[in-house]
Amino acid sequence: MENEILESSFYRRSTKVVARDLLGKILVIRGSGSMQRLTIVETEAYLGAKDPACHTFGGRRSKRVESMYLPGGHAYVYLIYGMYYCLNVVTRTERQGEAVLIRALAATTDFPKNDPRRFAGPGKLCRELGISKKDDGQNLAASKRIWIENAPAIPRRRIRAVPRVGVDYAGEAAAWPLRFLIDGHPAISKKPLR
DNA sequence: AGTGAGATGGCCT
DNA sequence: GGCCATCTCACTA
Repeated sequence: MENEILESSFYRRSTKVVARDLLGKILVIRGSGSMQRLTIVETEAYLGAKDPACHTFGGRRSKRVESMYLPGGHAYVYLIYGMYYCLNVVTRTERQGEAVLIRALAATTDFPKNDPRRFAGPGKLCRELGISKKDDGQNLAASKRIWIENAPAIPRRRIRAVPRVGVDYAGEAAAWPLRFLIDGHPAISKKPLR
């Protein structure tokens, strides 16, 4: 249950379900002499070949997206805007090229001193945790540096599904409700409308 | 509170 | 050459 590392089978399910189920789970990352444990509070699903907002839309394959074609449970880390990294978790099988973007985290030890917005945003959280290209392609079910642990499921009524951020170029897919967040959580990256 | 621009570099066309 | 699954700071009001 608690402290149990999520295994590959968790990730090899429907991408939407994985994106929702990752809420409340614990991302663990080990640096040199330190270990951080953070609750996932916001995610986005990217649905592969049929999703115009996805890097693998239309079955595209390139050096950058190659790790999206690893089996579910691997990390996909890419550089955006020349200065930020984004962390994704690959889902389903090596055939689909689907993944879940980790958009926001919350420190588990919630000192009042801690800034709840420190990990609010996909680029920010990678910067704070030192996640970079070196983590691209890592197996989260086997890595000694980065993995995700189980935690009690967040009740459905506390979860909101809204359109994804920054994908206006994707036509009608820009409106698909594939961004999942714990409603009202202070660490959410940017307030959804309404 | 809300808007706009600049930073900065790998990668795709 | 131009585009980003972003963030921060400056500016308006």
